[in-house]
Amino acid sequence: MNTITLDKPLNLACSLESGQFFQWQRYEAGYVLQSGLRIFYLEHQENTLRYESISGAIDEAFLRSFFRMEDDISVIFHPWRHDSLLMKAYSQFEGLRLLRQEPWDCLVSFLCSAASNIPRITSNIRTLSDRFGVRYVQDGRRWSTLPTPEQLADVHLQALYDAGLGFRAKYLWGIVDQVRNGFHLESLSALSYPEAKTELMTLPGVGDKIADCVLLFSLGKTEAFPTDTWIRKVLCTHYFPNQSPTSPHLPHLARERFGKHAGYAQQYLYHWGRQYHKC
DNA sequence: GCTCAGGCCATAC
DNA sequence: GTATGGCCTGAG
Repeated sequence: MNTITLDKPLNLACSLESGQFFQWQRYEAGYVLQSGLRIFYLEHQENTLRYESISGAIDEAFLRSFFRMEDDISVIFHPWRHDSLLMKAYSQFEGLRLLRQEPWDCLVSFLCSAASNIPRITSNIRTLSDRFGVRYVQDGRRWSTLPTPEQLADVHLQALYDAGLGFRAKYLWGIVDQVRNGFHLESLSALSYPEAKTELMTLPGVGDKIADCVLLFSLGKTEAFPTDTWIRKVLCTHYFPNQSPTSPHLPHLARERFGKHAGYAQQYLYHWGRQYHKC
């Protein structure tokens, strides 16, 4: 087991369980995570993070990048110091960090999220991994990676339906085809937020919301503000009382209000909203 | 049975 | 531009 000494707050439970990431399972005193080809165990104690690889190379640099340890959340929240709701969420969820996920994994995860819920998304990801990914066994437990576009290339559309994806199956099918024909997800991080978003939205099944999730959680666009029905309720209750929760202007209004780190505001408000409305 | 869910897309005003 | 229904499926 290896150890990292943390110089900034990290709340592992909040960060993993706040609906931005679905490739984790509680295990022993910590979690097993999967990201791309990597599978690894994490355990958090005070200011240290203990880690061990199950597959793939895990080192301090990777983990610092994965947890965006370069972000100083106290600095990011400074402009919002007079926003009582954000400050409440900030103190309650201290150490909740945005993650830097694998873009492909993130895209598949949020494609599955359409008209769905967290238990079902998690189940979809696990089924895809168990059936089409790479499996590893350690200490009698089986782990598997989410299949890459190459590993899905020969999978029949019907098999995606059978994995429980429903109407999302044909979207994943179409996206696999586009990625294999040259659509390069990783290179979108070099584009501006609006350019990258326009590109992402050319993919089947990827609209405004899913594009913002991929941009925020994997491509480093912290100005993205994924606006789902939970956040819509929070926004209309606390910030834009003249807007309807169905208003298509809400994502833009939120980005204008919260600025270049709007995504952090989103994640804290989202977690706040979930906590107080249900789940 | 029925409704609803963290959305997209086509269609219709 | 705004609103509606269909799409898969499982849970309540």
